[in-house]
Amino acid sequence: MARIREKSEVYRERLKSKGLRHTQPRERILAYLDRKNVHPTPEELYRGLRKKGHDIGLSTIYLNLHVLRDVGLVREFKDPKGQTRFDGWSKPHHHLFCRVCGRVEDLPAGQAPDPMEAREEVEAATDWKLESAQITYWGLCPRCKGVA
Amino acid sequence: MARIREKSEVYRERLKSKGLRHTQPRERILAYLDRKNVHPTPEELYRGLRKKGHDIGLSTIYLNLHVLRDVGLVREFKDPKGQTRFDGWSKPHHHLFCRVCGRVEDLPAGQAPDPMEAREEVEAATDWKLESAQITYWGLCPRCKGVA
DNA sequence: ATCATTGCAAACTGTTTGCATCAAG
DNA sequence: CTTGATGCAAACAGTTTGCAATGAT
Repeated sequence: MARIREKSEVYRERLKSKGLRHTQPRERILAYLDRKNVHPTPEELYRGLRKKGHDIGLSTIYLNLHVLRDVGLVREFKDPKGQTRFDGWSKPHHHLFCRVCGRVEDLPAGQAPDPMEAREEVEAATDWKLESAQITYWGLCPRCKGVA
Repeated sequence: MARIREKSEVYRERLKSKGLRHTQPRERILAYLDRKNVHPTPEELYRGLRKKGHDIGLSTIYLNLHVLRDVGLVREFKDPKGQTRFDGWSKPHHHLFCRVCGRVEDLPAGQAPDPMEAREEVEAATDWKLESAQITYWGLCPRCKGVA
């Protein structure tokens, strides 16, 4: 009981910190995305939540993915096959893209150079203010590597 | 004359190396994208080429952007506003995304840590074969930085 | 009580496809 | 010559919007 209550509180806080209300759809979207190697298309997210018995509308999914993207709680990207996908894993991480099968995999940030190390130099060179960074690696996944 | 001839040859080679025919639309798309800080949506690319007097169809643009993406000559991504954009700058570079106005800017690869430095470690840890990498920085562009 | 959010269905826009024509090798 | 590429128009799919009902503070 307490655990469930706490979990809701985590999402309530994340949302409040961005000036957003805590609602069931938002919590469920965040909870769904808040795992490693989960990068659904809006449709997949819709079906995934429905399968769990959550009665949520597809337009609500779209609407909230965009709201959450705009405040930086989730990230939108195109996979190697051109599909729109969303990523909400809250730990800093990078992406591996398989150019053959289109698979997307997460890589914990600790296992690659930190692009923010160069923050000051880049800021000086570009006159931007940098807030975060992510690496995209392209290559072959374990399966496609063997076939090719 | 010679210069124009040579330029065509460059694109012919790039295309041939991927097993693709050299055609006018493909050369024009590559030439258009082959500059720094150019990341058009398909529609922008269409209007840009038309403005130059090139009589190219929108469906040809879409078709070839995907063909070129599949062989790795151009890259597709979602900008911070959710628009699909293409990038064909042939020199290795990274991206700066302004989370306020959505601007996208290129950063030459030399000005940031090289993610491929960790290639062997990442390959060992993940069992992938890595071919290339790119950093995405999020932050505020010079203009939006001042306003906020 | 107030105002943001939801969810359906309808509308829309960007993208894809079929097919006859055309161009590259 | 042979085969793949182009470009129009029509079809499609993913995404967005209007609006009445609902739920959060």
